[in-house]
Amino acid sequence: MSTSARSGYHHGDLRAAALAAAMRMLEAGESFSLRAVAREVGVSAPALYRHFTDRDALESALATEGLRDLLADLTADQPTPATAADLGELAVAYVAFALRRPALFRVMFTNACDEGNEQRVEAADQIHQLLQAAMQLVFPAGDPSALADAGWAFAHGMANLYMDGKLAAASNKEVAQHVRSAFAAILAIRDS
Amino acid sequence: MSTSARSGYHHGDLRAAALAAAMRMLEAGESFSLRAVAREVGVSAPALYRHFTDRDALESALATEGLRDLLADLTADQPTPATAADLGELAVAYVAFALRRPALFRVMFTNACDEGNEQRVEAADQIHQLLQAAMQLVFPAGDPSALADAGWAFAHGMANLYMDGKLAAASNKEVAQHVRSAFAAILAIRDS
DNA sequence: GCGATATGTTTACGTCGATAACATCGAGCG
DNA sequence: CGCTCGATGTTATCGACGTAAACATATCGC
Repeated sequence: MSTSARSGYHHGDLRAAALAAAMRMLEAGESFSLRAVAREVGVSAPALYRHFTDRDALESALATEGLRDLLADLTADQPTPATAADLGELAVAYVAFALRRPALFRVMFTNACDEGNEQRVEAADQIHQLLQAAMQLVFPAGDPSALADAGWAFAHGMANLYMDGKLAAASNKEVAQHVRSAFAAILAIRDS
Repeated sequence: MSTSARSGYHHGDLRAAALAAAMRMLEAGESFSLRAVAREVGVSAPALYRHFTDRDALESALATEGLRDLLADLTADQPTPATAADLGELAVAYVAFALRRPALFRVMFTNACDEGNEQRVEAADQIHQLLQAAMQLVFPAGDPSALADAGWAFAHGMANLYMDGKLAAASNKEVAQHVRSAFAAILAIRDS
């Protein structure tokens, strides 16, 4: 609906329409195929090759969008996390994103194309920087880079383990509580 | 070589041969397909359906093997980790496994089949228990379950981020050092 | 207006997972 | 010993996929 389908032959803005359709399918849980996207948009499959060199390129574009959305989610609640509790909520938001849009999340991190897609690298960097800045605020005495990696790994691991059913929870709220508990357990180490 | 190929018609022990071939391909970096496995073993593709209900069942069997191998790796160096440093090496071993056998690691955790495969659930549980016991030894005052989840998430996240190129390192030794640094940074929080 | 260029289409190839129908072997019973 | 039956292979086939080639059409610069 967002983009037009002008003449009978040419589409108008196929690239955007294809991305939108693919994103919608990904979120609807339909495992997407190039052909399915083409079908959805009402165009022949090879037409997509005018706008994406191959399937991976389409995925890469989706991944870029996803990374931006993730960043937006992370900064929405706490623009600049400054307390340990804020950090915990950052992890909660990260895992919640993964569980709300699992297929997209998978594409974001599994799809190869690291070089090549400059916007995507930038989006990923911004997430990393957000984390690093937060760590610096919360733990000024610590190594911010190492802490950022550790925190990212924690959240990313939680996200993957829950997505893949290796950790179980009845509801998304329960997942959030588990993430909080695990995070709290780490902080409580200082009492040992 | 491990299993025989008796008569011209019947294979002898196709199930084992198929698993071995699939595992070898997975570790060689060849993305494996049911048909490719059949080709490798010298048998027609549908023959495999006599031994695996579908592709996922084959993957599930590989995953079970992989989980056992991972557990063996984790317990090889430190049978019962008792110090914080031991925990760090556990994480290092976990990530090293993922980077040494990435395709297998992916199958182990991405492949669905959680119920159904009892041996596999058991293998996963043993890893979880190993972690929990270690946490109890190292941090007797902490919540062992929450700490085990947190530690697993940390190691699993590191593994995935390095596998997917989201964290970069020149060599596997460098990866190990990064994991150690990140782990140390967490422990150093108590000094903040 | 007209031709180059961008953007579609049809057709086709090879691969994949999966099913159905048929072939062959080995074990156990007469 | 010979026959049948069940386990385990085979061939033939289907529909879906990614992708390339050759062809068609619409749009834009002159």
